[in-house]
Amino acid sequence: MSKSRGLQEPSFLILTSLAHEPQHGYGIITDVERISQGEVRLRAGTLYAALDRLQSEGLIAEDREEIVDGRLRRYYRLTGEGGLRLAEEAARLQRNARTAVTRLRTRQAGGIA
Amino acid sequence: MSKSRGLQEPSFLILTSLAHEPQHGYGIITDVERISQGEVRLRAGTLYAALDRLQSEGLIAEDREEIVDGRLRRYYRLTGEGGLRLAEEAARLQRNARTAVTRLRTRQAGGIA
DNA sequence: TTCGCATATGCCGACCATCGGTATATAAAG
DNA sequence: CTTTATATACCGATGGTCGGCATATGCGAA
Repeated sequence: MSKSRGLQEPSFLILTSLAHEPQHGYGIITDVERISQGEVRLRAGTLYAALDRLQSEGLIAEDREEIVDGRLRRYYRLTGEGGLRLAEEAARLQRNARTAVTRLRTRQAGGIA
Repeated sequence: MSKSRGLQEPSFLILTSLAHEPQHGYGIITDVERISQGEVRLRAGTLYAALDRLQSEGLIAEDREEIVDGRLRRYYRLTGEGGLRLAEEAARLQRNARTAVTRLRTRQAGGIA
């Protein structure tokens, strides 16, 4: 287990991608690009390093392996701990976003606006 | 000007802290701790480095300086560009959080959690 | 038939924001 | 007299991400 500090956006989106159902590495890359509306394109280096790290932290686990067209597909799934963690992080993001929006609305001019 | 990559949580909260009205460095530290409900304690190194960076990116600007009890207070304010950027980031966080929550709700068992 | 693209996993060096500690200084509290 | 709070600032270490590369298969285009 680990000490759980804040998740970066790529890691958050990887967990999100696994929240509905298990996926394999390359599937996560395309899924993350889709759910972020093309804004986040995971690099292979980022993905597989993150997968190893998240697994060693107990947030995800290997689900199964398949071979399709001679290519290996290694599926990962969210663990119970990973689900809790993702829910916590989502709540944090929502709170941060809400605070920012509220403060932007009640803005007071500083010096020169 | 800048290249606008994703903002980390500390930087996001610094901008949020300045969104309502100008603040000085130490005030930002206490404010961020408050709005994050004690979860994020900015280190001095993080804060002043971030302040320099955000200023060089045009997201914040020096507002004024005051001397209180023989101690300097340097106030910063959010620029117009900084406000736009913060609003964009807040929208992204909200979207990411919503996606995660939705997926967690429609969860399909992978193997054993 | 060879080139490029999509699929698929994985390694490795570089970058840089954050972390953690330290330095400096004043004033109030213990 | 030392700790805590206020206040700014530098610096080395950490670590997640970036960007590129390697490897391999199958498919469609030039």
